[in-house]
Amino acid sequence: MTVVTRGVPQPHAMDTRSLLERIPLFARFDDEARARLAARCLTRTHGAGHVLFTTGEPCRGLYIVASGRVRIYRTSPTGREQVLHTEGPGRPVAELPLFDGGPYPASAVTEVQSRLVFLPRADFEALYRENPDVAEEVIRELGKRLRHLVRVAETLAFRDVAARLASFLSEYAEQYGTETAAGTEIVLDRTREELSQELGTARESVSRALKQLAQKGVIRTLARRRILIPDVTRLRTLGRPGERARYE
Amino acid sequence: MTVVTRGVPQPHAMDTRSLLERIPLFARFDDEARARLAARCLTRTHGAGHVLFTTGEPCRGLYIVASGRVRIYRTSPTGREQVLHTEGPGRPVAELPLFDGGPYPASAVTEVQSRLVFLPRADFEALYRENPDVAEEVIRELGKRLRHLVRVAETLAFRDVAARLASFLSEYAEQYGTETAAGTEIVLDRTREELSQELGTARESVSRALKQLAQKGVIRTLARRRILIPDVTRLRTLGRPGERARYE
DNA sequence: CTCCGTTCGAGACAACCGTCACACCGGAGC
DNA sequence: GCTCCGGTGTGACGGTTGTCTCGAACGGAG
Repeated sequence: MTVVTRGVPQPHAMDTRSLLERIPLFARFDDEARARLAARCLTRTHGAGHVLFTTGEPCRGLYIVASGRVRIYRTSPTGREQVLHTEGPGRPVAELPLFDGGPYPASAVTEVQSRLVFLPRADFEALYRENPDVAEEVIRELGKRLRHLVRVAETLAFRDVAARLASFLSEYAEQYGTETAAGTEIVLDRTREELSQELGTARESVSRALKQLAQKGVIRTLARRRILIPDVTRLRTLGRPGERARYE
Repeated sequence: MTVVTRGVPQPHAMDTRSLLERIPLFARFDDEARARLAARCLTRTHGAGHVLFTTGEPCRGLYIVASGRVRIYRTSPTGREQVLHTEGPGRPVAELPLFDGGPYPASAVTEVQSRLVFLPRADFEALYRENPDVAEEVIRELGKRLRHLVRVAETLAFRDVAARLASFLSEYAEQYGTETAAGTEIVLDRTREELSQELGTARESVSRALKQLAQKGVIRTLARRRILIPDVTRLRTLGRPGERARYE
């Protein structure tokens, strides 16, 4: 989790413009508006582990993930992390504090080498005032976040580690899995440590939970990070709220 | 938690109008707009324990708490509840699903006898389209929710019950406490059961945590629901993220 | 005042999980 | 081949907490 590459400005504004087209937040704009917007943006590439901002900092502006992945999380003084959500290409990060003027409610870090479009706060405010449609898009984004966080809270409150893992894996399989004759196969691009932060638990507990799911036959580890899920529906059932996946 | 009074329509539209004035969501409207709005609203009074909506239901409209208190929560199949937030007079409930068209992400119930203003979905949409200021106010509300939920998630992930309780009590004391010579005194209007749902734990654990805080001397129970906090700052410290309030 | 449902405290128990410690594996680099 | 070293599995241990059970205390209704 160390900084591999320092952020360096990139001159290619053209890329930014075509990128903005594919972002829901700015999809309704015409070409001219997007061109003006693109001129305001700064594109930077950061290596894995670059901290964009931390909890409590005043908000500097809006980030949009062009490529790579950004993890938004909270840290406890003892060093444990709880991942709130991760955002991939085309997704905005930290749009909330832009509106209410408050500090960042969480921290953000690049999980892999990532290209990020940065829009300074002042420019975003101007954009937002002269273009009311943005508001609706922002509400939609905030809504998604809210729904997601409701589920995170419920997960932490009700479900044991195995159930959380089952839930995570089944969602992952539905989104990124590839169908084979024997079932759905997924390639986990996370270490146990990263998984544990996402699930709000410890590294070792993830190992144990994986083992238990394997003993039950709902998953099978093919290689170091390749997992076969014979029946995704069955796995999803184990992850249902309130279910205890362990010990039958 | 049983229904005491069925909801009955109330004819007094005058009340509604003056109520709307004090709601941030509609504060920017002029009197005429508010009058039109008030005409669309339905005011109902429900007894304690009346379920307004449950998780997954399609959204019917916006609720605003006129008096009383509404609890928003998720339920596990085993019957446990996790309170996400509670809303009092002047606060809107369930504005989120109005925008993205999705179902209610949680359930809501009146904690005490409450008067609720209900604005049907179609009317709210019309209002929202012709009045962009509403959007900004909604974003502000969603922002508050989001920040709150981030803290709920962190709390559940990192802190033990005693720390969560300490955090809750110190916040409660700062908001509703009355200063005395011996410290801050609070009157808890919740049962242990309700507290446990708010803190994401069991009734018995709340009792244990209260006892431990009392043994440490940071709180002192005066009567059934009256608690004296000699030093609120010290209590707050115990509730800080990552702190383990138990066993020093 | 008595009755009775609600609320509360307390003890016992097992499950779950975080932590520590240690061994192992596999790839990168020499 | 070799050594590192990050990632991983496993066992042990203790603390926290959910659950069960019981009895006591409270408070409103009659």
